[in-house]
Amino acid sequence: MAAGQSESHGRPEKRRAITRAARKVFGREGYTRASVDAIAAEAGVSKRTIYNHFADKERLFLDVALEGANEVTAAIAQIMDRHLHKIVDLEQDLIDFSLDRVAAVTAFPDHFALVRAIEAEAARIPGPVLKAWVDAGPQTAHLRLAPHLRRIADRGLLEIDDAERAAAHLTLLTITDVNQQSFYGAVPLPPSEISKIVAAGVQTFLRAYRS
Amino acid sequence: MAAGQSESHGRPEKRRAITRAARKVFGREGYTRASVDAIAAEAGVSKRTIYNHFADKERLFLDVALEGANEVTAAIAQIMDRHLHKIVDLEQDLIDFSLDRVAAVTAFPDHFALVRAIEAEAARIPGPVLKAWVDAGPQTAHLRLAPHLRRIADRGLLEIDDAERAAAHLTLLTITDVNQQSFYGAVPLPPSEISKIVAAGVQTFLRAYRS
DNA sequence: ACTAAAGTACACCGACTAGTGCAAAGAGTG
DNA sequence: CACTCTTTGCACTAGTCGGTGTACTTTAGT
Repeated sequence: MAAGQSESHGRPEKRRAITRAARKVFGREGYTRASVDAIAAEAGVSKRTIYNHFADKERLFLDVALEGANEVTAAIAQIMDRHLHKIVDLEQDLIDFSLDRVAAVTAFPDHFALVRAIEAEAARIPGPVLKAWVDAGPQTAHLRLAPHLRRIADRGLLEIDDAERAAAHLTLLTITDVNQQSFYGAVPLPPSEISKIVAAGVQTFLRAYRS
Repeated sequence: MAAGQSESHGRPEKRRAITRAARKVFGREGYTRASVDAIAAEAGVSKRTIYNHFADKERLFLDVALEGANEVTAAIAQIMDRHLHKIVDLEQDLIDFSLDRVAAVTAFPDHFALVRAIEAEAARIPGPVLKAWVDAGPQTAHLRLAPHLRRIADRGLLEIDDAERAAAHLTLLTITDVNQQSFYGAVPLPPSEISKIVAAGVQTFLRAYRS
Protein backbone atom coordinates (compact mmCIF):
# COMPACT_ATOMS: atom_id res chain seq x y z
CA MET A 1 0.00 0.00 0.00
CA ALA A 2 3.05 2.28 0.03
CA ALA A 3 1.50 5.30 -1.57
CA GLY A 4 3.83 7.50 -3.52
CA GLN A 5 6.97 6.23 -1.84
CA SER A 6 9.25 6.38 -4.83
CA GLU A 7 12.72 4.94 -4.44
CA SER A 8 14.23 7.68 -2.32
CA HIS A 9 17.87 8.24 -3.00
CA GLY A 10 18.63 10.67 -0.20
CA ARG A 11 18.57 11.06 3.53
CA PRO A 12 15.06 10.36 4.80
CA GLU A 13 15.34 13.23 7.26
CA LYS A 14 15.79 15.68 4.41
CA ARG A 15 12.98 14.06 2.51
CA ARG A 16 10.60 14.67 5.37
CA ALA A 17 11.67 18.28 5.67
CA ILE A 18 10.99 18.72 1.97
CA THR A 19 7.54 17.15 2.00
CA ARG A 20 6.51 19.13 5.06
CA ALA A 21 7.65 22.37 3.48
CA ALA A 22 6.10 21.45 0.16
CA ARG A 23 2.75 20.76 1.78
CA LYS A 24 2.85 24.17 3.41
CA VAL A 25 3.88 26.11 0.33
CA PHE A 26 1.66 24.21 -2.09
CA GLY A 27 -1.24 24.76 0.28
CA ARG A 28 -0.55 28.46 0.63
CA GLU A 29 0.20 29.22 -3.02
CA GLY A 30 -1.37 26.49 -5.10
CA TYR A 31 0.56 24.31 -7.48
CA THR A 32 1.58 26.81 -10.12
CA ARG A 33 2.45 29.74 -7.87
CA ALA A 34 4.47 27.63 -5.49
CA SER A 35 8.09 27.87 -6.60
CA VAL A 36 10.59 25.14 -5.94
CA ASP A 37 12.94 27.78 -4.59
CA ALA A 38 10.33 28.81 -2.03
CA ILE A 39 9.87 25.19 -0.96
CA ALA A 40 13.62 24.76 -0.66
CA ALA A 41 13.87 27.88 1.49
CA GLU A 42 10.95 26.78 3.68
CA ALA A 43 12.57 23.37 4.13
CA GLY A 44 15.97 24.85 4.87
CA VAL A 45 17.39 22.76 2.09
CA SER A 46 19.17 23.31 -1.17
CA LYS A 47 17.01 23.34 -4.26
CA ARG A 48 19.39 20.82 -5.75
CA THR A 49 18.54 18.43 -2.93
CA ILE A 50 14.87 18.56 -3.83
CA TYR A 51 15.73 17.44 -7.34
CA ASN A 52 17.84 14.72 -5.81
CA HIS A 53 14.81 13.31 -4.01
CA PHE A 54 12.08 14.04 -6.53
CA ALA A 55 12.13 13.83 -10.29
CA ASP A 56 10.33 17.11 -10.80
CA LYS A 57 7.83 19.51 -9.27
CA GLU A 58 4.87 17.44 -10.38
CA ARG A 59 6.07 14.24 -8.69
CA LEU A 60 6.77 16.20 -5.54
CA PHE A 61 3.23 17.56 -5.53
CA LEU A 62 1.68 14.15 -6.03
CA ASP A 63 3.76 12.48 -3.36
CA VAL A 64 2.84 15.19 -0.91
CA ALA A 65 -0.83 14.95 -1.82
CA LEU A 66 -0.96 11.18 -1.34
CA GLU A 67 1.01 11.36 1.88
CA GLY A 68 -1.37 13.93 3.32
CA ALA A 69 -4.41 11.99 2.17
CA ASN A 70 -3.26 8.90 4.03
CA GLU A 71 -2.46 10.89 7.14
CA VAL A 72 -5.79 12.67 7.29
CA THR A 73 -7.74 9.55 6.41
CA ALA A 74 -6.19 7.80 9.38
CA ALA A 75 -7.06 10.69 11.67
CA ILE A 76 -10.66 10.66 10.51
CA ALA A 77 -10.88 6.93 11.01
CA GLN A 78 -9.87 7.49 14.62
CA ILE A 79 -12.57 10.12 15.02
CA MET A 80 -15.11 7.64 13.70
CA ASP A 81 -14.09 4.99 16.17
CA ARG A 82 -14.13 7.43 19.06
CA HIS A 83 -17.66 8.64 18.43
CA LEU A 84 -19.48 5.87 16.62
CA HIS A 85 -18.27 2.74 18.36
CA LYS A 86 -20.82 2.83 21.09
CA ILE A 87 -23.91 4.93 20.68
CA VAL A 88 -25.70 6.37 23.69
CA ASP A 89 -27.63 9.30 22.22
CA LEU A 90 -27.64 8.88 18.45
CA GLU A 91 -28.34 12.49 17.53
CA GLN A 92 -25.80 13.89 19.96
CA ASP A 93 -23.20 11.33 18.98
CA LEU A 94 -23.59 12.14 15.29
CA ILE A 95 -23.32 15.85 16.06
CA ASP A 96 -20.19 15.37 18.13
CA PHE A 97 -18.70 13.16 15.45
CA SER A 98 -19.39 15.68 12.72
CA LEU A 99 -18.03 18.57 14.75
CA ASP A 100 -14.81 16.67 15.36
CA ARG A 101 -14.63 15.85 11.69
CA VAL A 102 -15.04 19.49 10.80
CA ALA A 103 -12.36 20.36 13.33
CA ALA A 104 -9.98 18.05 11.48
CA VAL A 105 -10.10 20.47 8.59
CA THR A 106 -8.66 23.23 10.73
CA ALA A 107 -6.30 20.78 12.41
CA PHE A 108 -4.66 20.01 9.06
CA PRO A 109 -4.83 23.39 7.37
CA ASP A 110 -1.94 22.72 5.02
CA HIS A 111 -3.48 19.51 3.80
CA PHE A 112 -6.90 20.95 3.12
CA ALA A 113 -5.47 23.99 1.42
CA LEU A 114 -3.82 21.42 -0.80
CA VAL A 115 -7.14 19.70 -1.36
CA ARG A 116 -8.43 22.99 -2.72
CA ALA A 117 -5.46 23.16 -5.04
CA ILE A 118 -6.11 19.64 -6.28
CA GLU A 119 -9.77 20.30 -6.93
CA ALA A 120 -8.84 23.42 -8.83
CA GLU A 121 -6.31 21.69 -11.03
CA ALA A 122 -8.35 18.52 -11.40
CA ALA A 123 -8.70 19.11 -15.12
CA ARG A 124 -4.91 19.17 -15.52
CA ILE A 125 -4.14 16.19 -13.29
CA PRO A 126 -3.82 12.91 -15.19
CA GLY A 127 -6.90 10.78 -14.67
CA PRO A 128 -5.25 7.77 -13.00
CA VAL A 129 -3.32 9.99 -10.62
CA LEU A 130 -6.43 11.89 -9.63
CA LYS A 131 -8.19 8.59 -9.06
CA ALA A 132 -5.37 7.36 -6.87
CA TRP A 133 -5.72 10.46 -4.72
CA VAL A 134 -9.50 10.21 -4.45
CA ASP A 135 -9.17 6.55 -3.50
CA ALA A 136 -6.60 7.26 -0.81
CA GLY A 137 -8.45 10.24 0.63
CA PRO A 138 -12.13 11.12 0.35
CA GLN A 139 -13.20 7.75 -1.00
CA THR A 140 -11.58 5.81 1.84
CA ALA A 141 -13.07 8.11 4.45
CA HIS A 142 -16.42 7.38 2.85
CA LEU A 143 -16.03 3.66 2.75
CA ARG A 144 -15.03 3.61 6.39
CA LEU A 145 -18.05 5.54 7.53
CA ALA A 146 -20.50 3.22 5.82
CA PRO A 147 -19.89 0.15 8.05
CA HIS A 148 -20.41 2.23 11.16
CA LEU A 149 -23.80 3.35 9.91
CA ARG A 150 -24.59 -0.19 8.87
CA ARG A 151 -23.85 -1.42 12.36
CA ILE A 152 -25.98 1.27 13.95
CA ALA A 153 -28.78 0.35 11.57
CA ASP A 154 -28.46 -3.31 12.52
CA ARG A 155 -29.06 -2.31 16.12
CA GLY A 156 -32.37 -0.88 15.00
CA LEU A 157 -31.43 2.78 15.43
CA LEU A 158 -31.43 3.62 11.73
CA GLU A 159 -33.22 2.39 8.66
CA ILE A 160 -30.70 2.17 5.86
CA ASP A 161 -30.82 0.25 2.63
CA ASP A 162 -27.62 1.59 1.04
CA ALA A 163 -25.04 2.33 3.72
CA GLU A 164 -22.60 4.01 1.38
CA ARG A 165 -25.26 6.34 0.11
CA ALA A 166 -26.26 7.14 3.67
CA ALA A 167 -22.64 7.87 4.53
CA ALA A 168 -22.40 10.18 1.55
CA HIS A 169 -25.54 12.00 2.58
CA LEU A 170 -24.45 12.47 6.17
CA THR A 171 -21.14 13.83 4.96
CA LEU A 172 -22.77 16.20 2.51
CA LEU A 173 -25.25 17.54 5.06
CA THR A 174 -22.56 18.33 7.60
CA ILE A 175 -18.91 18.54 6.57
CA THR A 176 -19.44 19.46 2.95
CA ASP A 177 -21.88 22.18 3.91
CA VAL A 178 -19.43 23.72 6.34
CA ASN A 179 -16.47 23.37 4.00
CA GLN A 180 -18.33 24.92 1.13
CA GLN A 181 -19.36 27.96 3.11
CA SER A 182 -15.94 28.44 4.65
CA PHE A 183 -14.01 27.62 1.49
CA TYR A 184 -12.23 24.85 3.36
CA GLY A 185 -11.27 27.21 6.13
CA ALA A 186 -10.05 30.07 3.95
CA VAL A 187 -12.94 32.19 5.20
CA PRO A 188 -13.40 31.14 8.83
CA LEU A 189 -16.91 30.64 10.16
CA PRO A 190 -17.81 31.43 13.77
CA PRO A 191 -18.13 28.22 15.81
CA SER A 192 -21.75 29.00 16.57
CA GLU A 193 -22.51 28.99 12.85
CA ILE A 194 -20.68 25.70 12.43
CA SER A 195 -22.69 24.18 15.25
CA LYS A 196 -25.94 25.32 13.67
CA ILE A 197 -25.05 23.87 10.29
CA VAL A 198 -23.96 20.55 11.74
CA ALA A 199 -26.96 20.27 14.02
CA ALA A 200 -29.35 21.01 11.16
CA GLY A 201 -27.55 18.54 8.92
CA VAL A 202 -27.74 15.74 11.48
CA GLN A 203 -31.39 16.55 12.12
CA THR A 204 -32.23 16.24 8.44
CA PHE A 205 -30.18 13.06 8.16
CA LEU A 206 -32.06 11.51 11.06
CA ARG A 207 -35.44 12.56 9.74
CA ALA A 208 -34.59 10.71 6.56
CA TYR A 209 -32.90 7.66 8.03
CA ARG A 210 -34.24 7.14 11.54
CA SER A 211 -36.28 4.00 11.80
CA MET B 1 -27.10 46.20 -9.61
CA ALA B 2 -24.41 46.71 -12.27
CA ALA B 3 -21.91 44.21 -11.06
CA GLY B 4 -18.31 44.87 -11.99
CA GLN B 5 -19.13 47.24 -14.81
CA SER B 6 -16.21 49.59 -14.34
CA GLU B 7 -16.10 52.72 -16.46
CA SER B 8 -15.24 51.14 -19.78
CA HIS B 9 -13.08 53.34 -21.96
CA GLY B 10 -13.19 51.28 -25.13
CA ARG B 11 -15.52 49.79 -27.67
CA PRO B 12 -18.06 47.54 -25.94
CA GLU B 13 -17.76 45.00 -28.73
CA LYS B 14 -14.08 44.51 -27.97
CA ARG B 15 -14.83 44.40 -24.30
CA ARG B 16 -17.21 41.52 -24.79
CA ALA B 17 -14.70 39.64 -26.93
CA ILE B 18 -12.15 40.06 -24.16
CA THR B 19 -14.41 38.89 -21.34
CA ARG B 20 -15.59 35.90 -23.34
CA ALA B 21 -12.02 34.88 -24.12
CA ALA B 22 -10.93 35.55 -20.56
CA ARG B 23 -13.67 33.35 -19.17
CA LYS B 24 -12.54 30.55 -21.45
CA VAL B 25 -8.83 30.83 -20.73
CA PHE B 26 -9.22 31.47 -17.00
CA GLY B 27 -11.51 28.47 -16.82
CA ARG B 28 -9.13 26.25 -18.73
CA GLU B 29 -5.91 27.34 -17.05
CA GLY B 30 -6.83 28.85 -13.71
CA TYR B 31 -5.94 32.36 -12.71
CA THR B 32 -2.19 32.10 -12.42
CA ARG B 33 -1.49 29.95 -15.46
CA ALA B 34 -3.74 31.98 -17.71
CA SER B 35 -1.55 34.50 -19.47
CA VAL B 36 -2.83 37.82 -20.70
CA ASP B 37 -1.18 37.09 -24.04
CA ALA B 38 -3.21 33.89 -24.37
CA ILE B 39 -6.41 35.77 -23.57
CA ALA B 40 -5.54 38.42 -26.15
CA ALA B 41 -4.91 35.74 -28.79
CA GLU B 42 -8.15 33.94 -27.94
CA ALA B 43 -10.06 37.20 -28.18
CA GLY B 44 -8.38 38.16 -31.45
CA VAL B 45 -7.34 41.40 -29.85
CA SER B 46 -4.14 43.21 -29.05
CA LYS B 47 -2.79 42.74 -25.56
CA ARG B 48 -2.57 46.49 -25.32
CA THR B 49 -6.32 46.72 -25.85
CA ILE B 50 -6.92 44.53 -22.84
CA TYR B 51 -4.96 46.94 -20.71
CA ASN B 52 -6.99 49.73 -22.24
CA HIS B 53 -10.19 48.16 -20.94
CA PHE B 54 -9.00 46.68 -17.67
CA ALA B 55 -6.57 48.03 -15.12
CA ASP B 56 -4.77 44.74 -14.65
CA LYS B 57 -5.17 40.98 -14.78
CA GLU B 58 -6.82 40.84 -11.38
CA ARG B 59 -9.57 43.32 -12.26
CA LEU B 60 -10.20 41.42 -15.47
CA PHE B 61 -10.62 38.18 -13.57
CA LEU B 62 -13.02 39.68 -11.07
CA ASP B 63 -15.14 41.37 -13.71
CA VAL B 64 -15.38 38.11 -15.62
CA ALA B 65 -16.25 36.18 -12.49
CA LEU B 66 -19.06 38.54 -11.51
CA GLU B 67 -20.41 38.70 -15.03
CA GLY B 68 -20.58 34.92 -15.26
CA ALA B 69 -22.16 34.63 -11.84
CA ASN B 70 -25.01 36.91 -12.85
CA GLU B 71 -25.49 35.08 -16.12
CA VAL B 72 -25.63 31.63 -14.57
CA THR B 73 -27.78 32.76 -11.68
CA ALA B 74 -30.34 34.03 -14.15
CA ALA B 75 -30.30 30.75 -16.04
CA ILE B 76 -30.83 28.78 -12.86
CA ALA B 77 -33.69 31.03 -11.83
CA GLN B 78 -35.36 30.15 -15.12
CA ILE B 79 -34.88 26.45 -14.43
CA MET B 80 -36.52 26.89 -11.06
CA ASP B 81 -39.54 28.60 -12.56
CA ARG B 82 -39.87 26.01 -15.26
CA HIS B 83 -39.93 23.04 -12.89
CA LEU B 84 -41.20 24.32 -9.58
CA HIS B 85 -43.96 26.70 -10.54
CA LYS B 86 -46.66 24.10 -10.72
CA ILE B 87 -46.12 20.77 -9.07
CA VAL B 88 -47.79 17.64 -10.38
CA ASP B 89 -45.58 14.84 -9.03
CA LEU B 90 -43.37 16.32 -6.34
CA GLU B 91 -40.64 13.67 -6.43
CA GLN B 92 -40.45 13.62 -10.21
CA ASP B 93 -40.51 17.40 -10.44
CA LEU B 94 -37.68 17.75 -7.96
CA ILE B 95 -35.67 15.15 -9.84
CA ASP B 96 -36.23 16.88 -13.17
CA PHE B 97 -35.37 20.21 -11.64
CA SER B 98 -32.16 18.90 -10.16
CA LEU B 99 -31.12 17.17 -13.37
CA ASP B 100 -31.61 20.38 -15.29
CA ARG B 101 -29.64 22.24 -12.68
CA VAL B 102 -26.82 19.76 -12.99
CA ALA B 103 -26.97 20.11 -16.75
CA ALA B 104 -26.42 23.83 -16.34
CA VAL B 105 -22.95 23.02 -15.08
CA THR B 106 -22.07 21.40 -18.37
CA ALA B 107 -23.94 24.08 -20.28
CA PHE B 108 -21.63 26.74 -18.86
CA PRO B 109 -18.35 24.84 -18.68
CA ASP B 110 -16.19 27.94 -18.82
CA HIS B 111 -18.01 29.54 -15.95
CA PHE B 112 -17.85 26.54 -13.67
CA ALA B 113 -14.24 25.92 -14.45
CA LEU B 114 -13.82 29.46 -13.26
CA VAL B 115 -15.75 28.65 -10.11
CA ARG B 116 -13.17 25.99 -9.37
CA ALA B 117 -10.43 28.56 -9.87
CA ILE B 118 -12.14 30.96 -7.48
CA GLU B 119 -12.57 28.33 -4.80
CA ALA B 120 -8.94 27.41 -5.15
CA GLU B 121 -7.70 30.95 -4.81
CA ALA B 122 -10.25 31.90 -2.17
CA ALA B 123 -7.49 32.48 0.33
CA ARG B 124 -5.82 35.01 -1.94
CA ILE B 125 -8.98 36.85 -2.99
CA PRO B 126 -9.74 39.93 -0.88
CA GLY B 127 -12.58 39.23 1.54
CA PRO B 128 -15.05 41.82 0.27
CA VAL B 129 -14.51 40.79 -3.32
CA LEU B 130 -15.06 37.14 -2.52
CA LYS B 131 -18.21 38.08 -0.66
CA ALA B 132 -19.47 40.06 -3.64
CA TRP B 133 -19.03 37.02 -5.83
CA VAL B 134 -20.73 34.65 -3.41
CA ASP B 135 -23.64 37.06 -3.09
CA ALA B 136 -24.04 37.39 -6.83
CA GLY B 137 -23.71 33.69 -7.53
CA PRO B 138 -24.28 30.75 -5.17
CA GLN B 139 -25.98 32.80 -2.48
CA THR B 140 -28.55 34.28 -4.83
CA ALA B 141 -29.33 30.89 -6.34
CA HIS B 142 -29.95 29.70 -2.81
CA LEU B 143 -32.18 32.53 -1.80
CA ARG B 144 -34.27 32.06 -4.90
CA LEU B 145 -34.87 28.38 -4.28
CA ALA B 146 -36.13 28.91 -0.75
CA PRO B 147 -39.39 30.70 -1.68
CA HIS B 148 -40.27 27.94 -4.12
CA LEU B 149 -39.94 25.36 -1.39
CA ARG B 150 -41.85 27.60 0.99
CA ARG B 151 -44.71 27.81 -1.48
CA ILE B 152 -44.76 24.05 -1.98
CA ALA B 153 -44.80 23.61 1.77
CA ASP B 154 -47.70 26.02 2.09
CA ARG B 155 -49.65 23.80 -0.25
CA GLY B 156 -49.15 21.00 2.24
CA LEU B 157 -46.73 18.97 0.15
CA LEU B 158 -43.72 19.57 2.37
CA GLU B 159 -43.12 20.22 6.04
CA ILE B 160 -40.48 22.93 6.32
CA ASP B 161 -39.66 25.19 9.20
CA ASP B 162 -36.57 26.90 7.72
CA ALA B 163 -36.95 27.22 3.96
CA GLU B 164 -33.41 28.44 3.37
CA ARG B 165 -31.98 25.50 5.24
CA ALA B 166 -34.17 23.14 3.26
CA ALA B 167 -32.98 24.74 0.03
CA ALA B 168 -29.39 24.28 1.14
CA HIS B 169 -30.02 20.63 1.97
CA LEU B 170 -31.72 19.88 -1.33
CA THR B 171 -28.82 21.51 -3.16
CA LEU B 172 -26.22 19.60 -1.19
CA LEU B 173 -27.93 16.25 -1.69
CA THR B 174 -28.13 16.65 -5.45
CA ILE B 175 -26.00 19.23 -7.26
CA THR B 176 -23.20 19.41 -4.76
CA ASP B 177 -22.92 15.64 -4.65
CA VAL B 178 -22.65 15.41 -8.42
CA ASN B 179 -20.27 18.34 -8.70
CA GLN B 180 -18.00 16.98 -6.01
CA GLN B 181 -17.71 13.60 -7.66
CA SER B 182 -17.20 15.01 -11.11
CA PHE B 183 -14.94 17.86 -9.99
CA TYR B 184 -17.38 20.32 -11.55
CA GLY B 185 -17.32 18.43 -14.81
CA ALA B 186 -13.57 17.99 -15.08
CA VAL B 187 -14.04 14.23 -14.67
CA PRO B 188 -17.29 13.49 -16.48
CA LEU B 189 -19.77 11.10 -14.89
CA PRO B 190 -21.97 8.82 -16.98
CA PRO B 191 -25.54 10.16 -17.12
CA SER B 192 -26.82 7.01 -15.46
CA GLU B 193 -24.65 7.72 -12.46
CA ILE B 194 -25.84 11.32 -12.32
CA SER B 195 -29.43 10.12 -12.40
CA LYS B 196 -28.79 7.72 -9.55
CA ILE B 197 -27.18 10.35 -7.38
CA VAL B 198 -29.93 12.89 -8.01
CA ALA B 199 -32.71 10.37 -7.47
CA ALA B 200 -31.18 9.22 -4.20
CA GLY B 201 -30.66 12.81 -3.08
CA VAL B 202 -34.26 13.78 -3.78
CA GLN B 203 -35.46 10.64 -2.08
CA THR B 204 -33.54 11.47 1.09
CA PHE B 205 -34.68 15.07 0.93
CA LEU B 206 -38.31 13.98 0.71
CA ARG B 207 -37.97 11.47 3.52
CA ALA B 208 -36.76 14.31 5.70
CA TYR B 209 -39.11 17.04 4.56
CA ARG B 210 -42.27 15.38 3.24
CA SER B 211 -45.26 16.10 5.47
C1' DA C 1 -13.05 64.59 -45.53
C1' DC C 2 -11.50 65.97 -40.95
C1' DT C 3 -10.94 64.81 -36.21
C1' DA C 4 -10.57 62.34 -32.13
C1' DA C 5 -10.85 58.18 -29.93
C1' DA C 6 -9.65 53.41 -30.08
C1' DG C 7 -7.08 49.54 -31.61
C1' DT C 8 -2.71 47.31 -33.31
C1' DA C 9 2.03 45.62 -33.79
C1' DC C 10 6.12 45.19 -31.61
C1' DA C 11 9.92 45.93 -29.03
C1' DC C 12 11.13 46.09 -24.50
C1' DC C 13 11.82 45.81 -19.16
C1' DG C 14 12.36 43.56 -14.90
C1' DA C 15 11.15 39.83 -12.43
C1' DC C 16 10.52 35.22 -11.95
C1' DT C 17 10.53 30.16 -13.16
C1' DA C 18 11.91 24.87 -13.64
C1' DG C 19 15.58 22.51 -14.03
C1' DT C 20 20.89 21.45 -14.78
C1' DG C 21 25.99 21.28 -14.14
C1' DC C 22 29.75 21.42 -11.29
C1' DA C 23 33.07 21.81 -7.85
C1' DA C 24 33.58 21.81 -3.04
C1' DA C 25 32.08 20.71 1.65
C1' DG C 26 29.94 17.45 4.85
C1' DA C 27 28.69 13.21 6.93
C1' DG C 28 28.47 8.23 7.80
C1' DT C 29 30.71 3.58 7.41
C1' DG C 30 34.45 0.40 6.98
C1' DC D 1 42.05 7.20 7.94
C1' DA D 2 39.85 6.77 3.25
C1' DC D 3 35.90 5.96 0.55
C1' DT D 4 31.30 7.00 -0.77
C1' DC D 5 27.01 9.02 -0.85
C1' DT D 6 24.64 13.23 0.00
C1' DT D 7 24.20 17.93 0.37
C1' DT D 8 25.36 22.56 -0.80
C1' DG D 9 25.94 26.94 -3.16
C1' DC D 10 26.00 29.19 -7.25
C1' DA D 11 26.07 30.19 -11.71
C1' DC D 12 23.56 29.31 -15.85
C1' DT D 13 20.07 28.18 -19.55
C1' DA D 14 16.04 28.97 -21.71
C1' DG D 15 11.85 30.39 -21.20
C1' DT D 16 7.46 32.90 -19.45
C1' DC D 17 5.02 36.51 -17.51
C1' DG D 18 2.70 41.17 -16.39
C1' DG D 19 2.85 45.40 -17.87
C1' DT D 20 4.50 49.71 -20.60
C1' DG D 21 5.87 52.93 -24.38
C1' DT D 22 5.50 54.21 -28.95
C1' DA D 23 4.57 54.95 -33.55
C1' DC D 24 1.19 53.60 -36.65
C1' DT D 25 -3.45 52.41 -38.55
C1' DT D 26 -8.31 51.84 -38.15
C1' DT D 27 -12.85 53.26 -36.98
C1' DA D 28 -16.89 56.27 -36.00
C1' DG D 29 -19.21 60.59 -35.84
C1' DT D 30 -19.97 64.90 -37.93
